[in-house]
Amino acid sequence: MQTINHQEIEKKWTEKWLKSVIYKTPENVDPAKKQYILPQLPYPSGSGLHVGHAEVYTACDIYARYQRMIGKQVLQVIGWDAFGLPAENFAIKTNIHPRINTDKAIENFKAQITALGASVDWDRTVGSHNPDYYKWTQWFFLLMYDRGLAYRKKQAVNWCDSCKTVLANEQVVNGHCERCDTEIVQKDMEQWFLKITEYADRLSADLDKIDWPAETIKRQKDWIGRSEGALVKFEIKLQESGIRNLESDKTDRNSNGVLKQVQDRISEDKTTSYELQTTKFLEVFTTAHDTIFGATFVVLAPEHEMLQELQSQITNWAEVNQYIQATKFKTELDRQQEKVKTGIKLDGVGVINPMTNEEIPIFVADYVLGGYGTGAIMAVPGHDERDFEFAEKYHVPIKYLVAGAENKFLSYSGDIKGNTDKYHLINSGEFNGQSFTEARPAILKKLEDLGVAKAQIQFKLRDWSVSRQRFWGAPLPMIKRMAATDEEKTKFSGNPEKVVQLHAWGSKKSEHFHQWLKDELAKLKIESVIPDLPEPYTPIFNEWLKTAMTVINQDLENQVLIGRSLSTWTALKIAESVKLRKLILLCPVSPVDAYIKGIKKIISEQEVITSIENFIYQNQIDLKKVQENCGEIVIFLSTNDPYIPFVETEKWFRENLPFARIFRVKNAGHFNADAGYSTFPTLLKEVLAEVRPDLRRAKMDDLPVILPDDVDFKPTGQSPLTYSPHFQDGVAEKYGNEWSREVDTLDTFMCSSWYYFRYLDPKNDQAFASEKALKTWMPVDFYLGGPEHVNGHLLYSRFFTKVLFDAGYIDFDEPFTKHRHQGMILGEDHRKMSKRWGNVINPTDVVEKYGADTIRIYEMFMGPLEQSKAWSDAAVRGVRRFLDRVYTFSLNAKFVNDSPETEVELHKMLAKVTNDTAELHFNTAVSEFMKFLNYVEAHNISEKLWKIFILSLAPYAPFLTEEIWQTLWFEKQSIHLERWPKYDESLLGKSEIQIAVQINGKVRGKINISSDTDEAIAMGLAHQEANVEKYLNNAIIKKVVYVPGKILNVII
RNA sequence: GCCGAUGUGGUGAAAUUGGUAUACACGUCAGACUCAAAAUCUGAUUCCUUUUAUCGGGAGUGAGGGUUCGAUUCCCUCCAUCGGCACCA
Repeated sequence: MQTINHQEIEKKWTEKWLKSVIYKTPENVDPAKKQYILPQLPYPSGSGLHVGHAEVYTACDIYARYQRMIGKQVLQVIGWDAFGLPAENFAIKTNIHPRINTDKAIENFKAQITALGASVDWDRTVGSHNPDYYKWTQWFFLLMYDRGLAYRKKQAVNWCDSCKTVLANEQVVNGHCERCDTEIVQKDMEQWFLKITEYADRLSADLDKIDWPAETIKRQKDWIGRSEGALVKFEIKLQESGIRNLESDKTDRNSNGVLKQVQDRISEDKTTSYELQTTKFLEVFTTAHDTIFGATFVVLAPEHEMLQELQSQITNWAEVNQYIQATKFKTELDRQQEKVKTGIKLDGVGVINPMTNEEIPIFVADYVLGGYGTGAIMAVPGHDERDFEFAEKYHVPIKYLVAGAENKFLSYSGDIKGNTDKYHLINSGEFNGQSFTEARPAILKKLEDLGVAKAQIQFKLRDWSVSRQRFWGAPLPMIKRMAATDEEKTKFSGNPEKVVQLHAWGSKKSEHFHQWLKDELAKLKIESVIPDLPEPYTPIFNEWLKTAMTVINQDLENQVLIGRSLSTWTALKIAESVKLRKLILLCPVSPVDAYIKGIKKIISEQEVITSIENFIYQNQIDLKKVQENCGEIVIFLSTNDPYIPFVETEKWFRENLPFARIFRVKNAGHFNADAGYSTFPTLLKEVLAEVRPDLRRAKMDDLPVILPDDVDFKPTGQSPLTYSPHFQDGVAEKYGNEWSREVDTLDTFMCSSWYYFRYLDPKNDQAFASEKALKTWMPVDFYLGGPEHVNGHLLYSRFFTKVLFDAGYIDFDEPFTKHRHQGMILGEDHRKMSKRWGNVINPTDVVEKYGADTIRIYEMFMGPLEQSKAWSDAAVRGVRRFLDRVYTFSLNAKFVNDSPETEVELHKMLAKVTNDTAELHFNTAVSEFMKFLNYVEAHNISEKLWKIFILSLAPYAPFLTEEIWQTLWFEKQSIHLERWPKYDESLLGKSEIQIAVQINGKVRGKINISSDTDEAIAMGLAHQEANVEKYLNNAIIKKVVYVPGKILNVII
């Protein structure tokens, strides 16, 4: 047998392929033919490529090569997730800049991947640590910020004391740091968060429309944790006389660990308390509101702010406070691991169960989590195991509500499988005797009618903390006022006191969102005015201004001013002289002639800019002053506004009001009712949102904010950028003396959340990717990556994509149409590969010893792509033997003429390989190649058919097949530019097949038959089989089951 | 604890909608070649059983049960392994 000189041919062909650029991404792509194949972005670790990487790149590469051969236009790129803690920690240890080792590791990875024969377009590679990449990571952060999705808040966060940084929930594994295994502690710190929770519903629901592994979809759904239930208010009963001073309620918005949405809700409640003067409510979230008759106590999380509010009423405060303080010192892990529930009853206070009207006690206990729901529960010990355990320990009465049930813990909301109507309610007042299906909606309705409940959907998902106190990441592109006091930071944390809305040209104050918004604000007891601007069809700027000024309260800073369309300019002029909490400009139409002649549909871009500038000049509006006066400026633009050339307008505002948040809304027209009401709630949210006057976005032309090199990156708990001597250079000139750059860096997951967009257009310095490139290539057709990223990277990428969709940049809202995970490759000892076990296989060693084709085919042959499987060196040699036999046969073959049988065999093989490759069943495709070679060695073959075999092997063994193709057979063009051979369907059924003859279901013989033979002939053949006849002889045939081409079963 | 996935030879594994269980490969054994070994080639290889050898017979896809002419595949109960979540009300 001839042995392949793999080292020689691999070197030769790698160079030739590179020179002839055969793997370059095609230009002029037909959308119907595009195929975007994406291997997961690797972290370029110093220890080099792992066999698991090799599996991913090989699988993607075989698939990509196959797609090219069937005529698809393929995009396949590999880039580098280069920022991150391991590189930084290594840098700290060695005192070498992380860039040096990272770039070295990247070179190494690239060489190793190239050696595997991966047909990657390296011209498009990206590294997330390069400024031309992280410029756009920063841009994405600002996109989030512009849309109100990035916020800074003091919260209890996960702190790793060894890495000296904050971690996302996804990076905490069993209470330990994912990277260094240090136990995580909770620490109150001000951090940047992204509001991924705002997308929780869509992130959960849209999982149903993508082709992902079922268990992955399930895991992501569980992580998002959607549950349907109700918010129920319990009236608080104070036993001491006299009501507390409610003024103290105002300072509650920054309390620890309680979600913003909860706080919003509680502040709603406050309005109720103001109104009734004597009533306070405790709100709980429950999914089993129908068990409320059994609620015999309520429980607050130790973080719950109501505890502080009730302090003066709680007669055993000292004891309660001690408990609260004690839980503060417990780690999340301690709290999880404690199996025995603890808690304290609050003396002196209680709540009223709204259904039974009985007074029930309040407890504080750490089995209730501050971060979920409202941080408070109604406890139903009869139907909840946790509540039961607690009630037994603290001797609270237990009430059962279900008759006929064996399991006392069932809640009749959802736990009962099958026929729920065999149980009925007891102890449930007017609902006694009802079935669960009847009672659940009826009880909710009753509670709603009483005004104490509303249906509510809750999520487990928390907002994503993205700031890191580390060096090796993209700087966070924000600036902050250095001397900001707590007072400045929090002065706009509550609701605004007044909202002024200015209507548009030719419109009335009752139109569009104006009245709706006013009604919504009234519910929150926020004053809102909409002045009638004079002569709306022939407006005069100064007249509008004069009228508007009459409703502005110039002494009230906590005020929101909204200018819509033409009144944008009125609002701007007002903001020049009046201090405002927030200025909102909705669809700012150009002021060209409009104050007299009315608004035209889109005018030329030049006209717009000229008209705006003339207007600003004529009316002497000082935009700098406007920025200084406003806590925040938000400009809403719609991507299809008929009156506004949206791109130019956006650009002008970016330049002239650089601190403004520009909020792009997809297809909202001119923000009128015609375009749908979907923007109305967004506007309301924006009116109510907290404003941080001490924080501003970086200007666009300041991007990228360069990560400085002059930094001592040793961890101190302070962000290392604090100590850079030059990081703040030029900031005063750009932003003013009192401002400085944010010194935190961004979580590396932000870098990897959008890289697949950058591959499309990696050198674009005007956008993260051009519209054309996005339209051509996205979404990703096939994404292969590890299952460890399900609740991190994969969730974040979907989030980013949905935000881009909402902002009108793209017209799809799921990035990865088809996604699969590769299984883990274990060592020969069936253990996870690890230095500790000494069972690590280095793919490059295998390439050197046996060749790239061998490791490619071996890793595919090991088993199904998604399964974990153990390495076997002996089996690697088996694959190598197969390739040597292919080579030897090609070299020495004395080909014969075509024979029909061989042709049938070939097409059977080709059909199987074609389908298996398309379906990613690479392991069975390889076994089909081997089977076919066995056949060929026994029967010989014609040259024509053998060529077809070699072609079909090309995606799997690119080097060997190229060598045979060009060197042995003198073909002029690379085999990798050839077309995939088509199998002939008509040949597949032609051959004679063997089917089993069964007697009473047991195989007694086999007959050769074609698939269209009828039953009588088949029976005749069966009788000729001696062993079959032995049974049929003298027997009475009761039944014959004959499935042509499959089986003949005779029942006697 | 809850949820999910997976259990097939000595090993990795295969088996379209239920239709010859163990393809393909590794390993092992025997033989060929060789002074010898490696490499290579040929053959055997689920277990039990019958037989001088065939031809046969029985059991068999984690265990037990069910549906069916027929079950690795569908249903029920249980066990084991792996993975995820972990007081989410």
